[in-house]
Amino acid sequence: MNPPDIQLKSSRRRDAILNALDDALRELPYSQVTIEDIANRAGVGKSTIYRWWKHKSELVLELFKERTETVFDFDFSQSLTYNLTQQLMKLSYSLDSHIGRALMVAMAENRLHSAEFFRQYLRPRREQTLALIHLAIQRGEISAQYDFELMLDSLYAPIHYHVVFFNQQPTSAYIEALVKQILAPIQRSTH
Amino acid sequence: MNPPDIQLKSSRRRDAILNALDDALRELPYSQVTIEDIANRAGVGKSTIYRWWKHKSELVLELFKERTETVFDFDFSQSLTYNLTQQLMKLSYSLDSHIGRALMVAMAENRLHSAEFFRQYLRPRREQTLALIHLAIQRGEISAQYDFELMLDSLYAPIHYHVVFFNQQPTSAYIEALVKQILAPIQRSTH
Amino acid sequence: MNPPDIQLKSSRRRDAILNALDDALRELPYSQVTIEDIANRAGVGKSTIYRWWKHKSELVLELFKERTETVFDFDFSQSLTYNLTQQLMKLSYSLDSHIGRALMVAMAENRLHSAEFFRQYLRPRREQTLALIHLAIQRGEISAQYDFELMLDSLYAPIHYHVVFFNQQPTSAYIEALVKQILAPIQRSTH
Amino acid sequence: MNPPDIQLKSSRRRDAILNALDDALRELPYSQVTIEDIANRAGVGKSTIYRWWKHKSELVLELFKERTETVFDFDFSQSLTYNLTQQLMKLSYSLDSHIGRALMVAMAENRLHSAEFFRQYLRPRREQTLALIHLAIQRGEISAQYDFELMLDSLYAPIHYHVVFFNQQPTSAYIEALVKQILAPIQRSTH
DNA sequence: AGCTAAGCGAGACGGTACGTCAGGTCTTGAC
DNA sequence: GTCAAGACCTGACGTACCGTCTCGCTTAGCT
Repeated sequence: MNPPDIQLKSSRRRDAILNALDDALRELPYSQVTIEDIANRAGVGKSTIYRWWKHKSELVLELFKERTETVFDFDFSQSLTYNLTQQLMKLSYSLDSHIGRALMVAMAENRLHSAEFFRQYLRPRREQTLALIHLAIQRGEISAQYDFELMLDSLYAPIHYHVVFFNQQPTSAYIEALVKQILAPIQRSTH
Repeated sequence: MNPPDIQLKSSRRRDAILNALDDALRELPYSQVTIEDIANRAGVGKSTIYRWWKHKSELVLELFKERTETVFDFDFSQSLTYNLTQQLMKLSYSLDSHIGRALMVAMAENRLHSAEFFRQYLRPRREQTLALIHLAIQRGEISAQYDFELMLDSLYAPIHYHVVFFNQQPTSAYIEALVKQILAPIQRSTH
Repeated sequence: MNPPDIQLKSSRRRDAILNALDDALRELPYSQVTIEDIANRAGVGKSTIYRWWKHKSELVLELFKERTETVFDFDFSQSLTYNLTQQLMKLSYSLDSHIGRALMVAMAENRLHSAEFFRQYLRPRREQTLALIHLAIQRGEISAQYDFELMLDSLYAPIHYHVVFFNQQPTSAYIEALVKQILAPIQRSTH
Repeated sequence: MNPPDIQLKSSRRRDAILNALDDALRELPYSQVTIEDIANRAGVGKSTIYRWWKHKSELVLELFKERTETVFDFDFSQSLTYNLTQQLMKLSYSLDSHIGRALMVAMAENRLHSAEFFRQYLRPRREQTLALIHLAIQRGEISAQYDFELMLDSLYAPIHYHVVFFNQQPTSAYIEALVKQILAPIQRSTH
């Protein structure tokens, strides 16, 4: 059943639906975007959407994934500090967008969805980041002894926090300070 | 409008309504709790609720405030580390409760509400915490030069993050490590 | 609970809804009239209709009853033949109307509804007609020995049959012939 | 279009579809039997059904015709009374069956279909019955002067009426009484 | 103690969106 | 080349809540 699933959902219809959702979220907040509205904008029947996605939140997650594919990409030729700063800036931008905000509402509304989001999306990206960190250790940029999971939380959490409670993405100065603060304890002097 | 507001909302009716919401949230997630349900549980007409609260989210915020009054209280005779650790633990517990989760959904669903929540609730608590920090500086526990706003974010954000994405409150070990990590750069040796 | 029921359903809203159904049935066949359409025409919410009537068919039955109240009335000063002929003509007219046709569809679609219709509506009218017959017997118009139930079927059934299968109400000549034929065996000579 | 029609519709596919409808109607009332259900039961694509039949009602009519072919057959060696009684009994049985009830719903739902049914099915059968009546006249069983169309209505209509409104087929006693009553005025004494 | 205006419960109301379902059309892949 | 399988668009269904409203009935608080 996998091939037809891929076949059909990756058709032009899938794109039309995701684009429709994108458009709708530009105009209205997540809670006011209805499945019916999305269907109409996509020129698609409501049941076509329900056939492939159980909830509006799944649609949002899929849209977010697709539109933020490159957010977590690293440039391994650059330093850890640079990479983390860049990534957090792109993440800030993504979360503060119409899609990112919708995603956060969707995640908040349903524990299972947020768990799924973490498992499917955030965890793999954390793994990548951990890989980058290990590379930095090998390169001698940072020291090896540290609670890196806590470190990741300390990097990512404030970004979400800012977007949700301060209602805006953090400034680049803030992000730079954040990265600097978190990396300071393990940073090797770069004389 | 203030006197009657206080008069009426502080009556047994107000309590009945908040208790009804509390009960309802124990059984159902925020999104599935309806105003009608709350009214029935409280033995109260729907319009009585709408008379005093515009949105379900306001009700939740009020309930959260009432039930977490002591969460941010400090014991100024104790050390900064101790106070922060205790506070974050109580915060973790509160956020991971049925009420805390409801609050976070309510905040996510509406930017204005989350801004309001920050202004009304979080900011004052941050001020208190800053006061505690300044006390610690005077006491010589920590050094004075620091971006304390960033520090506060770094303390509070991971707690929210854990509850939302890990679907559980952080362990006390985690919180201790977090506080230790954040305070390390400014901690004076306590010989 | 009876008074409020009567109170509310006999309000101007009830009339608006029945009138809306009446209007709709003039334009569209029963199966194409939707509850939503009725609600819109009546300037009423869909749920108001569902609150009082379980099915579209109940609405139609109620409308039919209201609009055919006088169909079965007799003029006891007139002869049996006259009364039956008049009644069958009015019945023909009622059944061949937009409302009557809708009623017959509604009855056909659901055995329980047709049984209910018979019990609530047709049977009482048959009782009246039987009373008329007994009066005619006392008056000496007809003889007493007869299977009057069969007689009633023989009178009413062809009317329905004509409307359904011939797609038109029977002519007055037809009705007169029908009554004459059915009454002939028991008619006393009217010298 | 006629040859392929005959060709294909008389194939095993046609039988499979009609049998599937038959089966389905045994389990569910007409309104709840869907084309999709029929197609699945028949192991046939939905479009195969739509290719040959425009509406569910046409399918039902075709099924009814096929399964009631002998209902109107006469035994010309027997009396008119006998033949009519037998025919009405078979008709009662047919109409009260799952297929007959489905047919009546289908007819009620659409005026054109009921007119078509009358033209295609009932009228030819009435012709046959009229032929039988003329034979009886020739045989001297009955007198010639009569409104035989009205007579046919008086015979057939009460059968439909009983099935629809009394929710059951008439008893054989009822049918015998009916035939007797209708024939009485023109019956020649059979001393 | 009685009067009167408010607050109140109850729940009907006009709406909106839901998620399901069946109708009828169109596409695809296997045989 | 035919046809089953089933995706698809459409539109009605009946439900659930929304937030507003009207209606009598408490029930204080003032006379």
